[in-house]
Amino acid sequence: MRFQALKVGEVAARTGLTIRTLHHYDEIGLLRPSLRTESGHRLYTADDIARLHRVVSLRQLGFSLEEVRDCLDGADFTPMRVVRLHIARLREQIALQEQLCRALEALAERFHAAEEVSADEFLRTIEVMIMVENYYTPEQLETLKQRREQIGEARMAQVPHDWAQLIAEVRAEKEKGTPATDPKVLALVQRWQALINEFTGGDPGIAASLGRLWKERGDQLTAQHGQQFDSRDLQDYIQQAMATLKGPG
Amino acid sequence: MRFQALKVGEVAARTGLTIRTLHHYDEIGLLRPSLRTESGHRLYTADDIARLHRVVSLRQLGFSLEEVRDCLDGADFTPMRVVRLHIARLREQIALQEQLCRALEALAERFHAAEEVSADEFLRTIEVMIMVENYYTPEQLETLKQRREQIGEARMAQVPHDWAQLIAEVRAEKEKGTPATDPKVLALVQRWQALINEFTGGDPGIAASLGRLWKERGDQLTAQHGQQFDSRDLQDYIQQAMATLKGPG
DNA sequence: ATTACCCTGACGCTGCGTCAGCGTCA
DNA sequence: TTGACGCTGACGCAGCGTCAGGGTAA
Repeated sequence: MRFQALKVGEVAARTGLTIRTLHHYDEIGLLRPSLRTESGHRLYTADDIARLHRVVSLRQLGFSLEEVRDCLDGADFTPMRVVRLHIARLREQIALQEQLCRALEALAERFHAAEEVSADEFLRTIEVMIMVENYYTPEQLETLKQRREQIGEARMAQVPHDWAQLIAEVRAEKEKGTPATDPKVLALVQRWQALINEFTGGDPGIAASLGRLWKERGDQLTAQHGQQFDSRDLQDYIQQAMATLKGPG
Repeated sequence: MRFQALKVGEVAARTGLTIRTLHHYDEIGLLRPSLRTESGHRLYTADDIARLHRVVSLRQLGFSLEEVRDCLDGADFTPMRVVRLHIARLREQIALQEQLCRALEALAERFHAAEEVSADEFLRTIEVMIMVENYYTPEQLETLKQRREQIGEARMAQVPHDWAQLIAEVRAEKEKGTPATDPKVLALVQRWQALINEFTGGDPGIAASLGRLWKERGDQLTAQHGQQFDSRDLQDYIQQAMATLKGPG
């Protein structure tokens, strides 16, 4: 230390914290300046500054103010250990942010090339963003990973069923005589397109071949799902709805 | 997009956001899923996910939820631009965090070598921590820098005055007959030590030579500040207080 | 006397967390 | 029928921001 006690405004100016924040830390007993002038002005000594350093570090490690207070009151969390923890955390953060950077650059590339970006790409990128701001522990990360994998498998198992369900619903609307331009039908058709996209990974080329496949082998598909319908009529119905979506929408 | 609409729990599981958060974004009109099932369950389409992506990005850029909504409703802030801004911000963040990392490593070194760490070092490190979490714009950074420089200069100009003030106060206490062990005196002496530290940069060697200097030339110093006192008596008084601080404290 | 700080309440706000009570879907 | 999931209120809470009203220091 090389220095005299600082007043609250000086601490604020030199740290970037606000005066209100320092007052708050005093109020809740997290950082009480060890000196006061006779008139009651707070004076922060070098020791107070050192404590403040640990406070700010621990906050960035994700602790609540109450937890920070407990940490500093207990014998654990020596200044040294706090610094080491903070360094470790920063390294992880940096690695995550670099990963996020790469993901975003890939996105920017695809925007630039005017390609479509799949919702799954967006979802994965969002996930990294949220990881950046939440800081998960390694165990939490493991849990998240497992959950994702389970979701993936469950989704795959459910796909044929979704198709059957969707076809049935569209067929029902058509037979009720609902016009293809009705919002209900449009919503169904959006799900239709989404299912196709899920299969094709958003690649229009794959989607096109899939379309031909469907035309040629529509009845086979129908039979597979235990449904019976005139594939040509239903197809017209759906394409009419799709045109409505693309047109005036 | 490659995919069918997701329910709120699925979006939550795949992004790391909570269901409550998605509900909240819906409530305030920030992200309303464009579909619902008949029974009212939210269905997030690929477009909704793309919007969510922008929402999360803009939040990390420091916007409030209300500001994010305005951004997305206005024609500015295209998906592309949001991604670019986010990338730029991440680069700055990473650079800052690397800087902070180096500062913390320097601190860890000094702890390891059992050296003393000056309050100014702590202050500078805290400042970077706060910069990391607040994200200042370049202009704000410039303002901060200027403010710091002004503080430095102002402080230097004020030092002689502080000495005079402090000496006067100690002398007053001594003449009032206040014992050297009184808290008031101890506080004054802490300020005394702090002032010495500020001059010596916390180096005990320099402090020692300064101490000898003070003994030999106490009267000169006194004359300079227009004060008159018995330097030997006052010195004894102060050293008694310092002993009290180090001893039973 | 002015100006720039400092103090102590006290209320307000954002961004959700956390029940509670109740439908729903496989 | 029984979980697992979804819905809508409604209240709660952390961490300050932001006055208001008044002392203080150079």
